[in-house]
Amino acid sequence: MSSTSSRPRTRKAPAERAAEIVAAATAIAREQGLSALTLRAVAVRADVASGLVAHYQPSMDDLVARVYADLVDEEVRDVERVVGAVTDPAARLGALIDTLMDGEREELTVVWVEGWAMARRNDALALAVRAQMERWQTLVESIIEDGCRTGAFSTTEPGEVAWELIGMIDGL
Amino acid sequence: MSSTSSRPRTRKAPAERAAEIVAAATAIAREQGLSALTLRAVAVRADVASGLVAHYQPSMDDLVARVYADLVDEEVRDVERVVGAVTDPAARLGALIDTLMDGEREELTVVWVEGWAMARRNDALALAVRAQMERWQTLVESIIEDGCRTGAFSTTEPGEVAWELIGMIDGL
DNA sequence: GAAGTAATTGATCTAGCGATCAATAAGAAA
DNA sequence: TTTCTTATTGATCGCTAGATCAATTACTTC
Repeated sequence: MSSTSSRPRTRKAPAERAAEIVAAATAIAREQGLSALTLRAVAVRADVASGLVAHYQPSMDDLVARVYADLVDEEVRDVERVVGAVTDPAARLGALIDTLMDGEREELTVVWVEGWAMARRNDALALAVRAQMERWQTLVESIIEDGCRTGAFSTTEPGEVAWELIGMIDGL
Repeated sequence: MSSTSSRPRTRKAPAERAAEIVAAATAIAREQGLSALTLRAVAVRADVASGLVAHYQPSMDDLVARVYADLVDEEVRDVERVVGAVTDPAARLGALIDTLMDGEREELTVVWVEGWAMARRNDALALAVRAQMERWQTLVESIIEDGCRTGAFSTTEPGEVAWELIGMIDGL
């Protein structure tokens, strides 16, 4: 049988343990969505007592928001890297759309959608969702602005167009 | 003070009471989303004991699925009516997009998103979500097919295009 | 008016949630 | 080794969820 009896305690530096707990939470969110992020589930995943999770993360709402921000941040950076490898604005937009729809990001769709839904009951999460939305908007808008400068695109409102593009890509 | 003491029971025909309960649930979902659909919340709204809700709706999962289906069904019919008032395929598509984005449907966005998210843990709801998606797809596809016949549109895969259109509109 | 049917109530059960905290023990300091 | 700090445990609290059911009572039937 598996370790039913209490295994010996392993004592770690607070920073390390805190990181482990966030990592465990992030892994759960990635695999099962934000709604699976419960105090006890994180404790099991990190192989610690539930009280320790609460010790390092006094508010589950905050942890959910943190994990959401981390996951989306990672994705934004990833996309920025892909897009940064291209210079031509039109090609950039194409690369952006391609990488966002290549199917490897389906896992994160649950996080996006659940994040949006849960934000209605979690202020910290609502803040994170809004912040990450703006990051996307900024990224897309800058590409469009570049395109306008080089003459590849033409619009008087890059910001608006950026929002619409994001919406469409999200929908698809 | 409000009716703290037990008010006299009102006994109704099962069909009528059942309808009232579904109506109460639908109202809650419309105003606060599917996640607010709890046994007790419905009971309060319908002004009955919690046990009565459970009596007419033995499974809350099923009730959630039912309410979701009802709400989306209503919306589809509404859109069909609007679209049906126009004959030209291109104008139809325009009317469809216009009515879907006129802001009056924002209330239902929560239902859409929560439905999608909750479907992962509610089989009956998952079924309803899939069914309603197909209704949308059929509606849009038929418009596109009409357009292809009259020469207004040209695509070899109306079905695919329909899905993409739905995705974009959802995103926006 | 009495009897019977069944719609309705509300307490109760189990389960899971976040949060709290006294008790414990691992590892550093002396 | 002994002492002391503090990371860690696990039981526990209060709450909310869906589900269950014996008791109640409104209404129909005879």
